Amino acid sequence: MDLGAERASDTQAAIAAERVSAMILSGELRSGDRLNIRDLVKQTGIGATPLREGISRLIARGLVNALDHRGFRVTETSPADLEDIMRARLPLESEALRLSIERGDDVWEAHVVSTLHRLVNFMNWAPQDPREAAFGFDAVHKGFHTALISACGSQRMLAFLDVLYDQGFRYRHLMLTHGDPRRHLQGAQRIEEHKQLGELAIRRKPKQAIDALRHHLLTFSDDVFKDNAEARSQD
Amino acid sequence: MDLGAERASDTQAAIAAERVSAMILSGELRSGDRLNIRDLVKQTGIGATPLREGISRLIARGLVNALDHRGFRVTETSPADLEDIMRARLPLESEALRLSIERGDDVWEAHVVSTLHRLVNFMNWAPQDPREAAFGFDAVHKGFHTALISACGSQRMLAFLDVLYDQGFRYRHLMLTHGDPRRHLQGAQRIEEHKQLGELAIRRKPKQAIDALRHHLLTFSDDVFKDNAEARSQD
DNA sequence: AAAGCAGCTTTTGTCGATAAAAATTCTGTT
DNA sequence: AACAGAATTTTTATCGACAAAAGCTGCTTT
Repeated sequence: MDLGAERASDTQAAIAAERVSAMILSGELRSGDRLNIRDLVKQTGIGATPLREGISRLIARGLVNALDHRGFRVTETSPADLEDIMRARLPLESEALRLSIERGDDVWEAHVVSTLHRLVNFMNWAPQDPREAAFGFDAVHKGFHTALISACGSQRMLAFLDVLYDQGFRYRHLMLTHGDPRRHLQGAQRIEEHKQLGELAIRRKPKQAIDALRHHLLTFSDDVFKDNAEARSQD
Repeated sequence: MDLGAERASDTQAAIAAERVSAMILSGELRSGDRLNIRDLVKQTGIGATPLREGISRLIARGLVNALDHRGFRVTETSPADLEDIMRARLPLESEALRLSIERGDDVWEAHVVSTLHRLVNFMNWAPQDPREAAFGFDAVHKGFHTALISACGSQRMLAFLDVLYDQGFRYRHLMLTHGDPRRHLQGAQRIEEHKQLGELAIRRKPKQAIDALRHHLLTFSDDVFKDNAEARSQD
């Protein structure tokens, strides 16, 4: 989704889609909120027509719902929904990883190594500002997971996983803005998980890599909602 | 996607999305065609603003591309693309089927049986008019596959598979409008495949059912492009 | 006090006109 | 004849005004 990459050539509608998307992912617009067009026009300076068009593009990404004659609203989050994201990611990302391991060349390997390095670095040196931490982490974390599956050869799998990743970002952000972000990121086993995953991929151990991925995905939900009773109630 | 189900309460934009979607799926708008707004306004009687909004909603469904300042065009089809659809469907639909078999109750079983019955019936008694055959087949075929996975419990898997199914429909339609549709539908092994798939699901044989599904998905691409050199060139 | 209804306000959704960009045609030069 | 560049046409994208629907408010009735 390339957050914040607005070129001058982009149309207003495309800019609107990115802006509203960013507002939702970052939590500025909260779960269930109505998208008041007039307010958004004021806030963004974009006209109502391109705004509506941009928002319409987010519907199929699962960030927004449209109710006839009742406008748009931000798709609601819930623990069950987060589980659903991970359940859907699992078979898709497993297969993409398998294909990637099978087909990836040495350029792919180098890509995995370098993105893993950046991720580990970030987790060790994360900034204390939650907002900065969330967006920074998102960039390097998504970079690593995308690198892992980048050699799978299926445009659609990559596209779907991109959607699922962005949907998950709403929850990651929720987690990182509650309490000290470094507490979440520096949990030793979380860093270790990523290292293992990357190494198993490069050593072409598909089954073990997929197992590591499964564990990684299925424990994330706990991480978000575990000791965060507040987070749950603020949905 | 509920083709042709336009309620009076729907907004113009929603109607536009369905109309344009139907035009693409049916082949009325062909692969790579530009979507000329003015022409569409004339054809459909819908205003330009809601038309654009409706078309925007199809972007993430993979039916349409938007190029900045160069309008919309119909996503291109190709043999490689059809393979990609099936490759993405495979892991998702396999997992959904597995979950469904695990969790489905007797209502689910009855649903599978009844949709299978309708599908087999249709294949044996298919109309000779290609257009009628394509849309009719789509309805019962999608009904059966959706029934199979309906108990999986994951909204997202169902939504993604719905998208993939619709994307595939463009190719099924291509196939059925070349030559006698009944030739394609009455191939004995094609009917048998569906029967087996349904039966294995109901008898709760997840592994065998998934194998049958894999075979079903992977041979479809051949069916479309096999002896249809014309079809290929008309993309 | 609760329910129902009329009138008002707010908000959404749509239209027609216009600005902006791209595509096309035309023209003059080498 | 081929090409570059200007002028024209076409098409896309956007704005501002308006119609239509939904949501509110407060009054009346029981």
